[in-house]
Formats: sequence, C-alpha cells, structure tokens
Amino acid sequence: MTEPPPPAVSRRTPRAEVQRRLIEAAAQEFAERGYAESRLEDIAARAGFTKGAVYSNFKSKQELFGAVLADRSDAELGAVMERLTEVDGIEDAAAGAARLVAGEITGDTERGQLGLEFASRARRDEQVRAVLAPLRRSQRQIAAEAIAAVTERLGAAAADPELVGLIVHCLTNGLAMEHAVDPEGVDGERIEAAIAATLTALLGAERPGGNP
Amino acid sequence: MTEPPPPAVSRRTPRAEVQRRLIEAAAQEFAERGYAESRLEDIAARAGFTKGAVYSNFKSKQELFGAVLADRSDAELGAVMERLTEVDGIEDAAAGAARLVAGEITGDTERGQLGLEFASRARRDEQVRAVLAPLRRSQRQIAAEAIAAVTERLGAAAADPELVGLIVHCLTNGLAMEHAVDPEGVDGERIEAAIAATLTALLGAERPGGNP
DNA sequence: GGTATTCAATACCCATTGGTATTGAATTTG
DNA sequence: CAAATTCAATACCAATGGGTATTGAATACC
Repeated sequence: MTEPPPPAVSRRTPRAEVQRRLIEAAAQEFAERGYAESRLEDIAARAGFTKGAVYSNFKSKQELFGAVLADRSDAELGAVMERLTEVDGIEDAAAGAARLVAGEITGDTERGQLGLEFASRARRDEQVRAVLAPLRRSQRQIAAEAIAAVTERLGAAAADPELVGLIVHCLTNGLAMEHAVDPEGVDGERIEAAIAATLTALLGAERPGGNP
Repeated sequence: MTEPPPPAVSRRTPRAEVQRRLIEAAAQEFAERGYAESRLEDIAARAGFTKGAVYSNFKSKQELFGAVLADRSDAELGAVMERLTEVDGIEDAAAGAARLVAGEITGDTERGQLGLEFASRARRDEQVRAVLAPLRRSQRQIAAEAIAAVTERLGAAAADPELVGLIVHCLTNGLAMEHAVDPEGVDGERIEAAIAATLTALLGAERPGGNP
C-alpha cells in the first residue's frame, strides 16, 4: 500500500553532527570529571554513540580534548568583557560588570569548570599550552580594550588598561576557583563585591602623584 | 675478633620517617603529574621504598593524598601575607608584598602547582573540599588581618579588610594559574605590577564620598 | 541494480595500575 | 635465646580503559 516514502532524511547521522555531539559530550564530561577520569565510552554514550564513533572521528583521546579546546576557543572570546563598554558611569560600569561576572561564575556549571580544566592540563601538556596561551592573551586583550574604552569615554586617567585587563581576568579566574573550593564562603554576593571594588578602585583612583 | 658492635642505629627506617618521606615524594609527584597521573610505584620509588611501604602506611591512594593535604595545611598558613605588616608606607607595603608574591609564583615550582592541584580536586571530591575550604578561609582571614593592620597603622580608611583579603588571595591564585598557562605573557614583572597596582588602589583610594 | 566505499558498532587485545596476600628480615618481648 | 610481632618487599590479582581489527549496514558511485 502506502509504501514508505524514500526516507526523507538520511538515517545515518551526518558526520559533522556526530563530531559536534561528541565534542559537546566530551566538553561536559571533561568539565564534570576532568580529563583523566573521563572515559571515552561514557563520552560516546552521552552523545548517543559508542567508542567506535570516537575513533572514527578522532585519532586519540588527546585529539578529542584538543577539538574541544579549539571549539570552545572560537566561542569564548569576549563573551562577557565586551559588555563593559555598554554601561555608563564608573560606578555603573563596575557594578554592572561585577554582576555579570558573578552570575557567570556562580551560575554556569560547565564554562568555568572547563576553563579550570584547560588551565590545569596546560600546566603539563605543552600542546595544550600552545593552544591555550594565545586564547588567554586574546581574552586579556579584549578586557584591556574594554577598559580603555570605558576610561576614555569617562575621561578618566586610569592605569595601564592592559594591566587592568590582566588583573580583572586573573581575579575572575581566581574567584571562580575559590568559589569551586568554598561555595558558601565565597558566594555570588562576595564575588560581586570583590569585582566591583577592584574595578572602582582601579578605574577611579590612579592619580600618579596622589590625590591633589 | 672484633665482633661487629650492635648496630648503633636501627637499620630499619623509623615509621615516622617512612611516612614523612612518602608524603614528601607524593607531594612532588602530585604537583608534577597531577593526582590521576601519579603512580603509587613512582611515589614509593621516589621516597626510596616500594609500593608495600605505601600500603603499610596508608589505606589507599586517596588517603595518601589526604595526608599530603593535611601536611601542607599546617605549614601553609600565613607564609607570605604576614609579611605585609612588616613594611612601612602604603607604596612600600604594596610594592614589597607584590615582589614577594611574584617571586613565590614564578620561582616556586611545587607550592603553587600543588595548590592548583588541590583546588582542582576539591571541585569534584567532597572530602577534599571539606579539608581545603577551611584552610582557604584561614588564608583569606590572615590576609585580611594583615590588611587591617597596615591600614590601621597608616590611618587609612581602606575598604573592608576581609574583602581586600579575598581579592588579593584570589588575584594571587589567578595570576599563578595564568602564569602556568602563559609564562612568557605573564612574567614576574607583570605579576608584580598587577599586585602592586591592585593593593595601591585598594588601600589608598577608598574614600566613600569621592576625593575631597 | 550492482559494486565500491564509508563509518559506526562490535568484539577483542593488552598494558597499566590500584589493591591484596604472602614472605622474610628486623625488632621486640619474655 | 627463642617466640612473637612488626613492616616493607615481593609476587600476584582483577579490573579498567585506551586503542585496534573486524563487521555489516547505509550511502555513493557507475
């Protein structure tokens, strides 16, 4: 009778999607369990495949990790810091940015943990470091540009923007780590206060000769 | 003839020393390779023993890690921050502390990496977190007290010392992580400048109503 | 339609490694 | 001095998991 119409969509998952799903699953798994404790079988299962799919698309576990890193690198850049330019007034800019970052740290489960996992591995794996270092530099650079834009708009003679960018970038990562270790002791409120205070002090206070 | 005198010292290594050496070796190994990648056999060999010594002194790998953590906790407290009180003048205090911390980060190979490894594991291991969180609080508290002492001595009306303590503590850790990822981009000089700028701004600039 | 090719699933391999059981020398005890 | 005990060394085990070889269905090609 109604013979089944030629399968409108291919029943074999397109290669690109297989890779996407594997990378996504790997990112989650790495973030949750860490690289060494993640099993390729679990990653594959999470993506709806088996280990065969992994080795059909990636040469090794390390390469899969590299793919995750590369994938995130593209999307990561300037996710938060650029918003710094969208607020007005020193207090507003600091407070607004602080709230954004605090929310990111306390709310997001994967992004921050994956970032820490990347850094953790970069310490020992030269190849990871080679990929991650430029990415981090870009992030710092974007932060610096945002800082420069704000101070210029406000006419404030702030400190070296690149230095402030480094400070904010590292403070953010340090707070994320501290929050992971001691969530109650370092909650969103404290994080927000810390970033706001730092930004306010750095953007408003730098007068080379003291306060005339 | 000369019968060998009764061995002046026992030829069997005292238990306490076996444990000390195992913990020390484990700390080095964990710092270099990370917990998961560290082999008990390597740790034992590094201490001059075999795996048997490990299991004769510790119940499991996790417990050995716990012993390392506990051992370091005792010595860790207030290693650097207390010096903050020993310098004079806002600029001097900031610059002196910055130099100390920068040297610690760039020079020390084990302490910083072990700290990051602790944090990394604390994220996923509740028991590790239970030990590490109080330690971190103490570290922050000591930093806060040092800040309070300096500001009081200088008569400066600085921001909430505990908040500044949190900021400095997290900035330090963040800088250490960034240095590990990108040693050239974030060298000792930049680290020193970042900490000095932050301390100067935070200790000197907090005037609730602006600069009269 | 038939053949070649792609690619994930399946079955399998084996080196690694945390952990255990046993041993035997060094100490302690009586 | 002999028996009991301590404790690290040695030998061993079982599970784990990254990686490989093979298979068979889906797709592409002619």
